Amino acid sequence: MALTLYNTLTRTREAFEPRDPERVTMYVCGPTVYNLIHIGNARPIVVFDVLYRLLREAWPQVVYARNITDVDDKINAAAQANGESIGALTARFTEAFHTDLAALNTLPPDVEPRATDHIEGMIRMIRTLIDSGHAYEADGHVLFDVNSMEGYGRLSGRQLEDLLAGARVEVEAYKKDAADFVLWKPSTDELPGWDSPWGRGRPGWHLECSVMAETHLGETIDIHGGGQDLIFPHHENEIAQSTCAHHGAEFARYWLHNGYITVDGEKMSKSEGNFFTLRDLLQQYHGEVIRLALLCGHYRQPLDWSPATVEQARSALDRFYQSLRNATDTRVADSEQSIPDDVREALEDDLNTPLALRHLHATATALNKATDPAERHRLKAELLGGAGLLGLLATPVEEWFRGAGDSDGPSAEEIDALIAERREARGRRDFARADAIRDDLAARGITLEDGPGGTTWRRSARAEVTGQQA
RNA sequence: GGCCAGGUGGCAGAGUGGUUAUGCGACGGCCUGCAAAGCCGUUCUACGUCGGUUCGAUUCCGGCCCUGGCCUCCA
Repeated sequence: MALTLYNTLTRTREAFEPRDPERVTMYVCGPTVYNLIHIGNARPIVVFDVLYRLLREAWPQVVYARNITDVDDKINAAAQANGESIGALTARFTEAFHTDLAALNTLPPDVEPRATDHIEGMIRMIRTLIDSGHAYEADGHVLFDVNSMEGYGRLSGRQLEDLLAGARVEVEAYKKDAADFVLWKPSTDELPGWDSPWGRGRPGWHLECSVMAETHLGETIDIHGGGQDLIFPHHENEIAQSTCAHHGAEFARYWLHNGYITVDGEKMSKSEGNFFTLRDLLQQYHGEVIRLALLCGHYRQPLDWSPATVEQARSALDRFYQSLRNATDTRVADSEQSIPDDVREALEDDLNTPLALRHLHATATALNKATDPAERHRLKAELLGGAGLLGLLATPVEEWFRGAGDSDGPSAEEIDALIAERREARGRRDFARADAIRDDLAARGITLEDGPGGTTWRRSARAEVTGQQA
C-alpha cells in the first residue's frame, strides 16, 4: 500500500512505512471527561477512524489507542459545581462519549486507557526524568526543564525565546524557565491525589499521554494524531517527556493534526461558547449525516459548521442510499463488498476524503445507469465497499428512508394502509383520490415513489417539510 | 511582536503547468396518469491582487491585500 501522510513534524507529505509491519501503532488524544463533546471534538475521532480502517486494510495488526483523561482540574471544578463525585462525573461523561461516538459509526479503539489507571507509570517516568536531569522539584511541584532538551519546540516550530516573548500568562516563581511545564503538582485533601516521592499530588496534563502510549504501544509509536490545537503545548511536551525518558528514542514517527471546525469562520471552542454538542446535533440529524459532513472537507482544512453544511451531507447520503434502493434487484453479501481502487487511492493520498467521495458519487451514478446484472452487482459491491472504508452506508436502506426526519409523523402501518388504498384507487383510475392520498401524506412529511416494484415511501428531510409549510 | 495555514464558479469542495473535478442549487428534456426517484443536457466565460519565470499559470517564484489560527485551557 502506498500511503502518504502529511507529517506535522517535517511539514511535508511522507510515504508511510510502519516501524514494524507486523504491528502498526496509532495513538489519538481522547477527551477529558467533564462534559459532552462538541462537533469539533468529534472531528479527529472520525478522521482517525477512517485512517484506522484504511490501515487495517493494509496491515495485519493495527493497535489503536485512544485515551480517556479522567483526572484534570476541569473535572474537579465541574464535579464541585454539580455537587457530584468525581468518579460519578467521569463515569457519566465517559459513557456519554461512547454513546455519541457509536452513533457516528466509529470503531472502538483497541485500547482505551484511563489516566487514573496509569499513575504508577507516571510516577516512574517522572523519576526517570529527574534522575536524568530533565526534571526538577520546586515548591512541591515537579517541572520539566525545557532547557535540558535539545530541540524543544521542533514540532510546533518555535524557539524558546519566542515563547517567552509571547507569554501571556504570569510565570510561576518556582519555574526556572517560563516554558517549563508541570509533571506533578500537589493536591489538597479535597482534591484527587496519589502518594508519590514528592508528596500527595496529581499529574500534569501532558504526562498521561506519554505514559499511556509507552504502556500500550511502546517507546516509539508510528502515528500520533489529534487536533491542531494540541500541537502546542500538548504534543510538544509529550515529545519532550517521552524522548527524554526514553534516552532519545523517537516518540512518534508521523504526527497528524486535523484542522478546526469553525462557526462563521471563527474557531469553535468551549471557552468561546460557539459550539454545538454532538448530543444536540444527533437529536436533529442521523449520525451518518454528521459523519459525512465531517468528511466532506479535507481533514487538514478548516471546516465551517452550519445548517447548510449538514443539509448538504444529508442530500449526498440520500443520493447514495437512493442508489442502493434502486438496486435491490442485486444482493451483495458483506463478504462480497469490494473497495474500488480509486477510492482507496484517494484515501491513501493523505486521506483525501472529498476525492474519495467524488469517486463514490461516480460509482453511484454508474450503478443507477447500469443494466447488466453482473455489472450492477459489481457496482453495488463497490459502492458499499468504498463507503464502508469511510464508515458510511452502514444503515439498512429502508431504515434510512423511513427513519429519517421527524419521528412524530404517521406510522408505517398507517402509511402502508394508505398506500394500499391508493393502489386500489389507481387501479380504478381514480387519480383524484390517489393524488389526494399522496398530497395528504406529503403534507405530513411522507414522500411516495411509484416504482416498477410498487410504491415505496420515505420521510422527507426536515428542511423540505419546513419549506413546504413556509 | 514571533510562527503557521488559507483565499477556486450561487453554495460546499478537490485538483492540475496546456484537455470535464464532484456534490448541492437553478433551468430544459426523457420517463411517469400526474408526481417522486433516476437518466440526458444546460447553466455560472471559477480559480484574491500586482508582477516574474514559461510557448503557455488557477497550478511555480516574489511583493501586496484579506481571512483564520497558535504563542494560555482547548480536538
